[in-house]
Amino acid sequence: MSDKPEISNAEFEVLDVLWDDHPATSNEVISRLNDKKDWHEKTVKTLLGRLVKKEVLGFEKQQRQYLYYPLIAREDYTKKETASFVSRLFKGKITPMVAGFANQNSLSKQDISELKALIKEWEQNND
Amino acid sequence: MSDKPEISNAEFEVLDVLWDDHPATSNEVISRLNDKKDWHEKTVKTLLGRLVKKEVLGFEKQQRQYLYYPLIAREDYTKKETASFVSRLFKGKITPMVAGFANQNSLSKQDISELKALIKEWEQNND
DNA sequence: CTTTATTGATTACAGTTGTAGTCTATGTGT
DNA sequence: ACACATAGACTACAACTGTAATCAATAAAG
Repeated sequence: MSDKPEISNAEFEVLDVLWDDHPATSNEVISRLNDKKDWHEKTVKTLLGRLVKKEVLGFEKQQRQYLYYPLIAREDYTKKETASFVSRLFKGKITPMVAGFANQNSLSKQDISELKALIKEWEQNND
Repeated sequence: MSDKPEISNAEFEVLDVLWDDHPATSNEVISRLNDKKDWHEKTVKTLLGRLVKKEVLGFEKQQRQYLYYPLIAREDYTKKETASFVSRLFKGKITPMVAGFANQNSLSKQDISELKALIKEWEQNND
């Protein structure tokens, strides 16, 4: 198995818009990022290139432009990042993390019912 | 209010052992880290120095040695990091994060009952 | 007192990151 | 055909990181 690619913060933003919808040309990526970030066109292209080198993105040539697409799934990435985050900051226990989060970002009623549903589901599968 | 200090991964490990118990001399920090990491003494001292410069650690002189201690609370740090993590990777929603975590690191029965307790508590405070 | 060990301070140095600018080849308008 | 625009490739460069080694001051040991 291959080593986890290190994706920097700025690179992540680029990857994120490609997860939302792909494949996309660099210009599409640039314009979608314009809504959120204030990055120069060249900056985004550098990031795209770095992500390709890191084998996080792939591309196909379409005439003179490239069509970029993610090589790793968002779900896989977020799962691994979450596991390592929780492990580092909370000794691997999610509850304290949720507790701290709840205490700072007050949860909505909907969050709570979603969590309850999640727990119920877990209990049905593990009993 | 001051800007969030950026704490690197290696720096975090040093801060972490100081959160566990402080104040401590550099040698104490070094020896506690030896159990986990394989870092040269000089490396740890560099990291201590950087954390002091970043105003994450403070110290008092004790004869020729320094006694280091954290200037920021673990709770404050983890809360902020969690908020920004959840915001970046899960659009601010904890449930999908917990779901992904559950699906990868199967939760223990205890985790589940802790989560239920947390929810119950929330419901009592917010109704 | 003089040598030695130790502590923090300073310096080193390559790789990564944020943030672009320049170069080169190719498509486009006239 | 020819000048210009444009895409990606390559280059730039300072700050931050990981990972130490060297320097300078001082305490400890003989």
